[in-house]
Amino acid sequence: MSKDKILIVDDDEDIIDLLKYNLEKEDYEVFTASNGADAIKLALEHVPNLVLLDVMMPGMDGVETCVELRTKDTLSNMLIVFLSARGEDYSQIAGLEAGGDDYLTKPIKPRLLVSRVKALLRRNVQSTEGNDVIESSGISLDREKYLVYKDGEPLKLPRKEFELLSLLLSKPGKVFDRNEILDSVWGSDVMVGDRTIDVHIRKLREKLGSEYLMTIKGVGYKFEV
Amino acid sequence: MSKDKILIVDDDEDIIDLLKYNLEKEDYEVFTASNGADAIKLALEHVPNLVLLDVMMPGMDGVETCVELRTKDTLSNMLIVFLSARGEDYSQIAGLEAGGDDYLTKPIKPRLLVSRVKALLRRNVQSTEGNDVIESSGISLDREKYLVYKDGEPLKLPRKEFELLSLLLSKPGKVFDRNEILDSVWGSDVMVGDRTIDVHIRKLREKLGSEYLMTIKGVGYKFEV
DNA sequence: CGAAATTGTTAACCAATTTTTAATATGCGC
DNA sequence: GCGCATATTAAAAATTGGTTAACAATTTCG
Repeated sequence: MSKDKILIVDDDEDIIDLLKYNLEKEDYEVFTASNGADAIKLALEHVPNLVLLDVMMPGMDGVETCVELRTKDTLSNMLIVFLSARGEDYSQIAGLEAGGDDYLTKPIKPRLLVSRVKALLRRNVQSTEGNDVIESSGISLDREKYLVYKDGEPLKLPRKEFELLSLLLSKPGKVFDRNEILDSVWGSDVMVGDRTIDVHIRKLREKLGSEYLMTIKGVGYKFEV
Repeated sequence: MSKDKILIVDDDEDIIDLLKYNLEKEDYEVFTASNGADAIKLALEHVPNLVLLDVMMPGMDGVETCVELRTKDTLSNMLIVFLSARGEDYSQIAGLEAGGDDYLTKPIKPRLLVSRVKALLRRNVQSTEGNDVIESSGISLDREKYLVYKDGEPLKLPRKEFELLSLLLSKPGKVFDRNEILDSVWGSDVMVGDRTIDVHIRKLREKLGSEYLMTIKGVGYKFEV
């Protein structure tokens, strides 16, 4: 799965910087706009998964922008979170009525922000993709419990192995090339050697048996259906 | 709401089987014991909603067992139903005095049994509703009384330890990552070091035993089911 | 109010596990 | 058989959590 994209819309440069810093630290891809019109342009261009939208802005305000965004078909499952100064309680109602999914008050508390964003995106993934356990060919994987089951027997896997299997299992049969794997499991900025992937694959084969993970020479790996 | 739990206590294997069969068919979770001592152990471990208790048993009889069960704090709103052979009428009086909630005579008529059990549990819903105690694997936690019970023994935990255990126990088996834990136990604005969590986990393990709280390296902690 | 006890946090060090590397071997397609 | 990509190892490196003790903060109680 690639990075989730987040669009920040606020007329205050400092707020943008604060939000951007904290979200990028969590490995989100961040776009920013300082007014509603730009926000809509950017949203249509990049189709973010979530928009942080300041209620109070000069020109088109947050609520108007939200209404406008909600009319766009391509953006139908984009989440919108309103930001407002504490005390503007009318905003909450207006915002949620206009199609907002959540609501945060300033001053922004970074950790709260991040956990809310994560929770929303997680929930959204679930609602679009079903639930949290994937199964194929007798192997099932439960992200919540962080457990893999082989024929019902639970197996504990270290993090990288778990993430790698999780990726391959997310689309059984699909070949993931080495770049996709690196991006998804290691992140696009981390540089690790190519052999690292092989070693992890080997460990997974050791634990699951050799019949599940297939090598496609010169391309990548796949989970055999 | 999860299944109601029922504990059957009888020294006659056949009776146990009959009761178990009929109650499981009605989708209750059934535990069984063949003597009073085991019954008490199991009751403390699983906190059943209702106990079917044979009056006549070798060793500790039903009345004694009932009296004993009634001394346990965690079991305060557990229902106790006595079973006895017809004709032992003195049992009825003794049983109800000892704290029984109802009375059934053998031979057991399955249909009657089930309807009485249902009626009792339905009536009891009100009393269990407002009372939030969570239970898993022999550990139960009462938010109202701010007490944790291990095999029925009450344990007083300091606030942070209590909150932490409460979180993990709120979804047994689920892995909570360090951010989730910080957000929930410490609040999103408080900044505390990472080792703080470990230390609290350690203290909990000291008090509960090491088999309950599992570390998922690089991810977080979970309450082992 | 102030002393004592309890609870919470930090920091330093240690132990265990996980992750990565690097060197070498193997096997496949040509 | 050659060249290339992957497999296999073992061992080094990095990360992560465990442990402990000291200290800070808070609560309790005289």
